[in-house]
Amino acid sequence: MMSDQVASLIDLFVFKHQRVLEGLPQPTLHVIDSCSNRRRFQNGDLIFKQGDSPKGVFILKSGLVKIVYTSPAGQRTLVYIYKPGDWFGYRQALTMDNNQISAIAIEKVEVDFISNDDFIKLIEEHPKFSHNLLVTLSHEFTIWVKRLSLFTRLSVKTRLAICLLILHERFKSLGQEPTVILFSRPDLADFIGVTIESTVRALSEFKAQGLVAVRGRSIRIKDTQALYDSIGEV
Amino acid sequence: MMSDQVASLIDLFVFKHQRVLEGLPQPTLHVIDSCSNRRRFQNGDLIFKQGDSPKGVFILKSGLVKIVYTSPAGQRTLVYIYKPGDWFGYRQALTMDNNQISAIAIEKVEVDFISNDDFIKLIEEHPKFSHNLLVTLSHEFTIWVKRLSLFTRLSVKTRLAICLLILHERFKSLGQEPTVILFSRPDLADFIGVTIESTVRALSEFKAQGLVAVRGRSIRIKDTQALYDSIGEV
DNA sequence: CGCCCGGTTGAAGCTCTTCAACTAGTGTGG
DNA sequence: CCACACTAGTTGAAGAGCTTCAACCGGGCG
Repeated sequence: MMSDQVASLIDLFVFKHQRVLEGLPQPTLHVIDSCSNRRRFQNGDLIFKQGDSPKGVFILKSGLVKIVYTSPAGQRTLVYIYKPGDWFGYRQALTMDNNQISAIAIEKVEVDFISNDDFIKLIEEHPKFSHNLLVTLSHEFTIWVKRLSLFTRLSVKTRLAICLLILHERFKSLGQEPTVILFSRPDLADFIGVTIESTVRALSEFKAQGLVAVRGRSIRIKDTQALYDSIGEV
Repeated sequence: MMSDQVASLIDLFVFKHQRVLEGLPQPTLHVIDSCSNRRRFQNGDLIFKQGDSPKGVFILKSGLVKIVYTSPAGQRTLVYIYKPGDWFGYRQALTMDNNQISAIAIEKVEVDFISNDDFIKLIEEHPKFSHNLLVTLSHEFTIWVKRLSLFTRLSVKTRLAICLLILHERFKSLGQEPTVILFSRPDLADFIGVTIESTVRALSEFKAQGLVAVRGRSIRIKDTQALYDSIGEV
């Protein structure tokens, strides 16, 4: 169970991709279905790579996908975590610029893949689909503004707490009970935007306060509300 | 004159809104023209306010517009600066969520205003326009990723330098010679995401190094390439 | 005239990073 | 199968960088 407070905090930072298929006419759904084909990846597999040309669009069916940006200086940023139901890769398919980011599988991943050509055809021939995408992309803007302000002037502890709550919600969708966050320290550090050491220290504090249980790279939040309460006003 | 290096750095952080009107058929351009009406604002005027319901879409004709987000805890973030040719407010018009941000005029501002209803009609009846908006929004994603990584783990001096170069490009479009950045310290601090004092100190260093000339809130970059060179690899 | 806000500077302190060392897993090749 | 190499995880100590608090100047406005 997740409290309203926690749920609405998370809402500030995650995309609402249910909207992509919302209210689509049956023929459109059928076309989407018929032009997509299933692909599978193992934990750690590269789904697409920064610098490559975009191949098409992915609809995540099971598992999680992390999006990573590496700056010219080699600085890694973990930009986003997709969960089942989310669409990704469609921005590159639209602009046809080379990928600015890499997509990497977390756990076993299944996706439905739609090629660039099919996707563009979908947009051109199905106005309601195109409109849904516009609304979805617009909503994502709001998320980025919040994310930016999260990264700015919030303490490492606060950022870690928020990131853990987001990860909890993401990993929850994998369906295991109890929900366990399986995430390496380097990934966690790149997600909250600090060094590994700072991440470890902040995590140890949460451990000492009894807010989380840690064993290796598996992190379990004992009480989401208590973790939320430790944040203070954002 | 701006060097290629400086120009391509700035390209990483600014939207390309020329694409919105690119290749539109004459009738579409005509409809856009006929449903928009001119509005004027003075320096500091609120064009729309965080929390209000969206009224419509704005096409910036002259002056600059700053987009500000204020967190529940009162933390301000200067999210973006629009320049002539840019469109803004269309994301809210699409989602119809209340504004998450405020838009404030810098200098004398002229905009063309299109009401929500007219805008939605435009999208529904002009597929090429709708497609252009999709591409434009997709491109903006790239900008946000870069912006996020800029805010993460770069020093205040580096962030200030980049922000000054961005502001220089924005203010340049106002057409004054020489290009002068008219920007208060609090705004500058909210833009780079640090305290006012840190901003002032970093700016003083640039002043001491002869990279910028400062008089009150007017900042002139003496040599954009030299300022760029002071950054090091990003 | 006094007040408030913007701009600036100094000093103190805290937060986060850096560097270094050590332990614990994990996979590879002899 | 074990030696080893490599990465992940953890902790400590030192120090850089940024914030906070405080004080001061100056200009615009009621």
